[in-house]
Amino acid sequence: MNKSLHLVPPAEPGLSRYASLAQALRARVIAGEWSPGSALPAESQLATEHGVALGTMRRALELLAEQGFIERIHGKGTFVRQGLSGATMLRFFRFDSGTGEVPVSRILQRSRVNAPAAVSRVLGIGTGEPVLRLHRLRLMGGQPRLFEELWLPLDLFEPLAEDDLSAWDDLLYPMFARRVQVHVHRALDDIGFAQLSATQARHLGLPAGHPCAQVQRSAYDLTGRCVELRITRGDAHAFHYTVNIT
Amino acid sequence: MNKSLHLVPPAEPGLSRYASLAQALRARVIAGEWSPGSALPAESQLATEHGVALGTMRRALELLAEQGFIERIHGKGTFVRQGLSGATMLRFFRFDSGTGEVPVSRILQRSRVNAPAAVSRVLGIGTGEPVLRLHRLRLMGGQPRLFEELWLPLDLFEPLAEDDLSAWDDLLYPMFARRVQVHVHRALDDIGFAQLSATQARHLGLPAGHPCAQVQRSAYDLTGRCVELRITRGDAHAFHYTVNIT
DNA sequence: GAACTCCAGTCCTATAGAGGACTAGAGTTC
DNA sequence: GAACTCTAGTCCTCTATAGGACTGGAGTTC
Repeated sequence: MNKSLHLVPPAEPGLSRYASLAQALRARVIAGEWSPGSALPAESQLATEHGVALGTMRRALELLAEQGFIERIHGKGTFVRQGLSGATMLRFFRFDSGTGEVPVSRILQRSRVNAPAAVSRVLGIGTGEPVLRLHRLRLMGGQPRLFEELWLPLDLFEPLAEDDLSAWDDLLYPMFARRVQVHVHRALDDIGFAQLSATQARHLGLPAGHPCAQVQRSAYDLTGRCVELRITRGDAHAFHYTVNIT
Repeated sequence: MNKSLHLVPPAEPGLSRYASLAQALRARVIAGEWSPGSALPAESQLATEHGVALGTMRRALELLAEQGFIERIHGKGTFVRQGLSGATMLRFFRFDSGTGEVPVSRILQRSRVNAPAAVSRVLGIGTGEPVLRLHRLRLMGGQPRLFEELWLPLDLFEPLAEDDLSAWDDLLYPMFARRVQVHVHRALDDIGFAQLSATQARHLGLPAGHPCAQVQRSAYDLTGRCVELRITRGDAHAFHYTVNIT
């Protein structure tokens, strides 16, 4: 790519130079110029490349780091952030046996279906578009603890629709990155309260109608596209979360 | 106070100059040199006062702003942050009638008691120390929605132990600041699910044993002292919260 | 081979200075 | 009196430069 393309900050109206610089860099990251986990050029080089002072470039990079796009490591370099690890659901639950270990996963069901209206709305695809639907059980200390329902847009996840299920990992996000190059960059978790249906209850070894905490997650990639809808349910009594108010 | 006291940054071992500057300023804020809501001296003055370059002082102030100690307003000045507003409990509940308005409060009970062990542990006082205990109902659109149990250390809240209850505001934190100079600076909310006791249920117009969301809040002032323990309960079906994962 | 030293590359800290942007109040004009 | 202009005070942006701190690998020593 021609370096002169980046030379002059656009000087957007009402936008400071470092802010538009950050926008430009974000665009280069999203365009895939540097892949997740790899290093950006050195600050000083980026600065001359874009024709600004070092301090201004540092300010722009600071902004991107705050927003979670990049990660800066003293002495090593600046890196495009890797996706989420996937072990993030446990923050909401505490089980007796749960001493920090990653839960074992068991896929109960996998099928191609046409997205119901509610699902397609969240995923940002047309109603009836094909999606991959999964039912998944997560066990800790041998006990079934969480019941999950996943919806994945098929255009991204096609290779995972027919493969050998025993090859699937316990953590999905690293596997998504490896197998279909989908990097989950951020997620929104909607917490609510509900009661277990008969089937859900059976899988969790609880009575039907038992109170459950319900986490509806929508996960997004770097470009802002929603790449996963997941509904997780677990015993309400095991739910626990701490919020810091400032 | 003698300005020369602030002249040289201590150059703590393994601490950058702006970081120890921030510590020094934090100490001055906590010591009450500038009261909540009032303005600090100008950046440039603070810089010369502490004998550092303007940029370094700005970096230190940035740090304090991130931590929520101060607030900077372009063109106006730098201010010691006011306490929390107190309307923070609604973030966890959505009621049909709840269109953003502040809930009306009704104090059901007020008494001086000796702190039970669990309470004194959270408040950081000796077991059996006197505390003020309140039961409080919060109503929206005329309907009782939340039942609250508050524990306040009596040494700070003595003036509120005997006054006219009808003079109490719907929002407590601004009243605490005005009446007893207690500024709630941050809080930790612990969320869980439980079931309503008979009395709680009666006040909320729900059947005993009804599932409820339970928020245990510990609130802290600028110095880090815990100044309030509050347990709020409301219908679990009205509970709702969104977490941003990054 | 293990430990040490050195070194190039990276991000981080600190300084100094000039000008811009925003706020609020005082003064002026009509 | 309402609208406008001016001005002092504040925080914010951008530049330029020098040196420090940290990482990781190459070379050296024993």
